[in-house]
Amino acid sequence: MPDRFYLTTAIFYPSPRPALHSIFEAIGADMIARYHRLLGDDTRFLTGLDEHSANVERDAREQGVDPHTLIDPWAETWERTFERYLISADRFIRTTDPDHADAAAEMVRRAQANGDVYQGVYSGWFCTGCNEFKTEQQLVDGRCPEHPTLDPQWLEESNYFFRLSAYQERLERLYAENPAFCEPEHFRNEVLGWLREGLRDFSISRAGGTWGIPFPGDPSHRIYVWFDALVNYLTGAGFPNHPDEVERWWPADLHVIGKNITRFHCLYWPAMLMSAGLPLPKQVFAHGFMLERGEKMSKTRGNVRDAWETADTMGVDGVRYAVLREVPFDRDADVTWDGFVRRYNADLANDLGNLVNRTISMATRYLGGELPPVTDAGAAADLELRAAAERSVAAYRAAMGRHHLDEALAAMMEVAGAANGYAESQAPWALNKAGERERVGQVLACMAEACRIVGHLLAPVAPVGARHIHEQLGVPAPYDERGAGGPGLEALVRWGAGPSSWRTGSASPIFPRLELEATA
RNA sequence: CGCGGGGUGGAGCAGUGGUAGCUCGUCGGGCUCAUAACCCGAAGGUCGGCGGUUCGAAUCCGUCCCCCGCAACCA
Repeated sequence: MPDRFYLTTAIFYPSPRPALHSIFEAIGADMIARYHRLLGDDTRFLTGLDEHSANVERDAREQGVDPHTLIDPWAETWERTFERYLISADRFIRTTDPDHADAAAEMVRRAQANGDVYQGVYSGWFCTGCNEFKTEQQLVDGRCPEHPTLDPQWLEESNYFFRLSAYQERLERLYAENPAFCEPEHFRNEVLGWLREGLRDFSISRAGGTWGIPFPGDPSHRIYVWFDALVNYLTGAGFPNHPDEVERWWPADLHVIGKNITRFHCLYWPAMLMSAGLPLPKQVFAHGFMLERGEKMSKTRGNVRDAWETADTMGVDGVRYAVLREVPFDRDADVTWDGFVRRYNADLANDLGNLVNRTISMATRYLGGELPPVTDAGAAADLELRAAAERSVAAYRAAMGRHHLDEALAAMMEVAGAANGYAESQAPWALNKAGERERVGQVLACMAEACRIVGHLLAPVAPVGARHIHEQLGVPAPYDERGAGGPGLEALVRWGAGPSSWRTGSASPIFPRLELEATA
């Protein structure tokens, strides 16, 4: 009975065209999803869009169109972008999907039934230009930055609140008993700080408007977008209309989110679930952001990188690898295009790609592509290579267990490094010249075996390149394009788990070296 | 104000008491199977400032400076 693993990304705020930093989270989550399929877990992966933002309603009104006319093409572009980036989601959810309205409404009803919803007054500065409330922080000199000629109005609006304060003790207990609910620790500390400051009830409805899910029991209100958005994780598990699916998939094993929304996922969300009488997800993992020269990437700063153009130059595998290797998944990192190119060339083209290429070239040239089985009776160097591979696999698995994707990839590259060193010390080209055919076979078999193992470790991050490695080695991987259906990682990466004899294909560069000018 | 994170060779990071390490980049050498790649070696840091504890501190304590983030658009 395989383990079940349900993971999600946060849902993304739609825009006409996704930037690279916007899909970073989806790439990371996809590596985790593919890793779990590789482990043999019965895996479900959910991602999608958060569409009920007030901005969507406002922009649509300004353009004189229906909100759907505005965002449907955006959603289409996002979904196609995710496909191009090989995001292997089982469902691309949109909060405008009909079944999601059922789920969100049901969650409100459950909170109401539990006595956690009351009518209160929400007050704040309201910009009549934007037609929305602004926080103190958003205002510049007390005025809306986008409408500096208008005086914001102090408005009070009656709406419904969720009694978050009632969950203070239960949330404290949650973190006392299960600190790993929110990882990594430095973001958990922030959450614990908010908890110490005391929880305030939060508004879960908005009056007026037609965009959003109708509030149960009061059709003049819509469910507030955050309450709506969080529920998508349940919708994706079949809640509330498919109890059998909920039984199978809920609670989620992992929510991958950005560090900016820990408050909602680590405090509001568990309280909402407690109120509804539903089990809590196993873990929320907050990742850091890609920074450009220490600054957040954003459209207003103009330092964003288009996801499609980036893939055009580096290839999808290359981009996926570069961002996940360059950014420690648990914290922020400065990234540059130069850094991505350097990383791609150094790791994928030079160390790993070239290793595969030289291995197969020699196998073809010296042995006609016929490799003998990997034996345990080899030289000490063979055993050392094997031990190095086993150490790396263990380090890779440990890092993946903590979602430290960058460390896992570093561990993977250790295998390639060890194999390159092995090639140097064993010098099969010299052995060949000396006519030691049998030893040439052993050495190349060991190198090919290292490549085969690296291919599996590479598969979650660079699935296409990994498949090419196995194809060229002549050992097609026993799982599908999404990484599912294999016998489990244990069996895949065991030294000597390859075929008893194999015939390599023809060598051609898998990750061609990039010869690029620094394009900013 | 407060809370959280961070300041280590050119760049990015590891390192929570005992001669400061890694990756990339740079320089020199080797090899020639390979995608001008791979392997080996070298240079390069008074670990943000100051004060303290200690036989000994990047690592503990105090203080100061700087950077980033922090609830109703924004990974």
